[in-house]
Amino acid sequence: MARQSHTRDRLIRTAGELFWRQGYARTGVSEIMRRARATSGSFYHFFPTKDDLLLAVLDAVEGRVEAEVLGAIETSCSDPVSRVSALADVYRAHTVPNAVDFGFPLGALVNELGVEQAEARRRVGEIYEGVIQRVASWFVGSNHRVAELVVAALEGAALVALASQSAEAVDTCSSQLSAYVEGLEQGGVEADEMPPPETAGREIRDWKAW
Amino acid sequence: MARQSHTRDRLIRTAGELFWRQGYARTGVSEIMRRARATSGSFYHFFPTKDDLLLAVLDAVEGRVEAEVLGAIETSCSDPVSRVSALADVYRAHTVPNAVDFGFPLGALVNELGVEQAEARRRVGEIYEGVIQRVASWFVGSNHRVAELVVAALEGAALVALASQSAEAVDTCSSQLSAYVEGLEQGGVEADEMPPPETAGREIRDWKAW
DNA sequence: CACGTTGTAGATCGTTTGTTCTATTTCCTT
DNA sequence: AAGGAAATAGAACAAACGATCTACAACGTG
Repeated sequence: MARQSHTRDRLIRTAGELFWRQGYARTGVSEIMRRARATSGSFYHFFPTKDDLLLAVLDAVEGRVEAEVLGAIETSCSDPVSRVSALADVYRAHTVPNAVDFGFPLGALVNELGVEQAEARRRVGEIYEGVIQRVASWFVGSNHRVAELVVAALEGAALVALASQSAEAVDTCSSQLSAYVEGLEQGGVEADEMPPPETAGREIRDWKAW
Repeated sequence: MARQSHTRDRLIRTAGELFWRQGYARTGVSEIMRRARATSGSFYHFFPTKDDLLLAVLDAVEGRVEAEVLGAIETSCSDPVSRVSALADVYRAHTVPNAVDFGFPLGALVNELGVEQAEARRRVGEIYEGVIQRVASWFVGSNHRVAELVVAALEGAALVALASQSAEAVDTCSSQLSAYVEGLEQGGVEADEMPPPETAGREIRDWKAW
């Protein structure tokens, strides 16, 4: 039986919080070690590189989001409208001071990852897809497209809120998304399955690679 | 009369592209100088620090977005629905390979800025507000709240698209936002001015500062 | 108790970072 | 043509970066 310590978990938790607060690149390994009260010996015993720690963090985030966030919403609310509202509350909670937990928004992390961290970017995409699928299951017919709008709007609203130093954008999107969902649930007409323009659906490759 | 060179503009343009492609932190000053064919002597002649270059980039972005993006949309389209669709096309254009221009999305840049770059974050907030105001002017009654939803959804969709390596999220949001706007323009009911929960409107301070 | 695995400590490494410095060139003004 | 400010070149810097290394402590198992 392998001996186990809490250091690995501490490193993941600490790194996650720091990555979410100040980004991946600007979070140094030394800062992670100092805050987690670990030394480089421990760090590189558990994680070959900093990138591998990021992958471990994303794994933890996926489980946390699925279980603690979405699961909690589904048990406390039953109708789609209030669930969307509750999801928005989670995003808002991450725009107020001293929000220590991490998990949302995910998108902010994606943009600073380069081609070397393609694996991490792919993992974030998987988490996104899982969240969207789960949100879609709240709606009639498991409407995937509406779920995409909800998640995208909240992710974007969180960024706007961060930039403008006010949670107003999250609130605005929350109420409008709720209204939109309510309309659809009551048999409203949804947007046509519009055939998107020429570039749509094309694979994005060599992005950020010169 | 001051002597003028193109180096400063080259540095701003090059830095902007790199910041948008790979983020602020992971873009080194040396890379900017090399790509812009400038030396550190020129660089620090024009910009005291890297952060000052970022501010200059944001100024350029603001002008570019206002004039070349929003202006072009307004001259080529007249009705709100197709303008929203055109704005979505701009976002999609930034999710396909070899997108050399910069300007959108803005939000990705915000998250990796720390307390030291509070000025830059504030500038991004101003740009956001300008864009939202401009988009709002497309709608009946200059509906600011709908504009916030549109911009937030597209910003978020761009991030989802980047993570999932597919522009599908942008397309989905584009069609649904168009439908939403169309419904409102034709006298549809909008979401109530919902009084947001306890945390709403609170100032976000000391964000990311321990 | 002794062995072997697992985890921890901390000095150290080579790069890269953003920045500074001095010297030199370029170009406008007088 | 002379003077002077503006711009450029490039070596050099301290600090921080991610990562490596050796030594040692802690534990489960025989």
